[in-house]
Amino acid sequence: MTSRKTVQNTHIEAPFRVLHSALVDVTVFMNRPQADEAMLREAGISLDRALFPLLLGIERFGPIGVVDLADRAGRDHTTVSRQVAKLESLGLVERQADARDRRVRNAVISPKGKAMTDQVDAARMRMAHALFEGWDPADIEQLSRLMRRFADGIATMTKDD
Amino acid sequence: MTSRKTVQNTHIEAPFRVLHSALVDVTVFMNRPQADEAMLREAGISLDRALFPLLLGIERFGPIGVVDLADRAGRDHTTVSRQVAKLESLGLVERQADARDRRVRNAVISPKGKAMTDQVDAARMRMAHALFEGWDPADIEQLSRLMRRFADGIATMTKDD
DNA sequence: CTATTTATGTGCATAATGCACACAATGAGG
DNA sequence: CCTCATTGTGTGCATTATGCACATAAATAG
Repeated sequence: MTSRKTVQNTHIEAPFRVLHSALVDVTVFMNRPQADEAMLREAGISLDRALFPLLLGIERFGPIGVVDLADRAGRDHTTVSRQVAKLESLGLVERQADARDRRVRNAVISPKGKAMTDQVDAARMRMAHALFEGWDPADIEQLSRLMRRFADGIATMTKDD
Repeated sequence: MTSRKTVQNTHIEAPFRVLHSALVDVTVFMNRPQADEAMLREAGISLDRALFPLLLGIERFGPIGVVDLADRAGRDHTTVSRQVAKLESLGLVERQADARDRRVRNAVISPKGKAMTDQVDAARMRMAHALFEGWDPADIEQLSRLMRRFADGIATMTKDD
C-alpha cells in the first residue's frame, strides 16, 4: 500500500506527505487574520490587515531593517518601507540607527506595539491550552522539540541561498 | 531559568512557547511567495501573488464555494469571487454546480491547475529531502504524526466557532 | 579613488481590497 | 402556500496596497 515507485525512499515519502499537508493546514490557520482581528477588537484595538503581520515580524525578528523584513514578508521593500513608516507614525514601532551600517534604520517594537503582540500571544496560548487537552505531556514535548529542529533546518536552508 | 511566574502550569508553558515560535518561523517560510514564484518561473509559469494561495487552497479543499474559500483565505468574499473568476478565465480552475444547493458554484482545480500545484509540491518535497538529511527516520515519523494530530485539533476547534 | 553593490525611500500607474448593494436560492414559521 | 430572514454569489465604486522605475546615501570591491 505504501510501497510504490522508486523503492529507494518510498518509505520516507509517506511521512513527508503527511507532514506537508499538516503544515499547509496549520499555515492556513496561522494566516487567518480574522482570529487576530477578533482578538484585537475584543481588546479594543484595530489595525490594518497588511500592517499586522509586519508588526508581529518586527516583534519576533527586530531590530530588523526594511530589506530583511520585506524579504521575510515576501513583499517589495518599497511597500514595507511605507508600512513600517505607518507603524512608526502609529507609535507601534520605533526606528534606530544601526551601529555598524549607517544606511540601516532598524525597526524595533515599541512598548505600545509589544502590548498588542502580547495580547495575540496570550490568546494563542489560551487556544493552545484548549487544543492540547488530553495530550500526553511527552508528546507535546516531542512535538515542540521536533518542530523547533525542523524550523531551524528551514532557517539554515534559507540562509544559504 | 525556565521556572518563573505561576508554578501551576509552568512545566507545560515552555514547550508551548517553543512550539509557537517554531510555528511562526515555519509559517513565515510557507508564506514566502518568492520560493513558489521562483519555482514556477523555473517551470516557465507565472501567476499573480494573490491568485496563487487561492489556487493551492482550491486544490487542497476543493470542490469549495466562494464563501468558504474566502473564510479560509481571510479575505472578503467579493475579492475571492473576482479572483476565482480570474483563475477560471486562466483555465486553472473549473466551476461546477453544487448538487444540493443551487446557489453554490463550487471551484475545483483543473488539470492545468493541478499541474502547477504538483510542481510546487514536488519542489517542496525536494526541499524536505534535503532538510531531513541526517534525521532519525523515527523522529520524522513522530513529527509527521504529531503535526497531523495537531492540525486535526485546530481544524476541530475552528469548526465549532 | 572609482565603480559597484546595498539599504532606504518617493512618484506614479496598476492591482487588490472591502463596503454598499443587488439578486437568486434556501429554510423557518405561519 | 406564502412571507421573511438567511445564505451564496456577484457588481459598482472608492480606497488602499503593491511594485516598478528611479533617486540618494553609505558601504564595499578593485
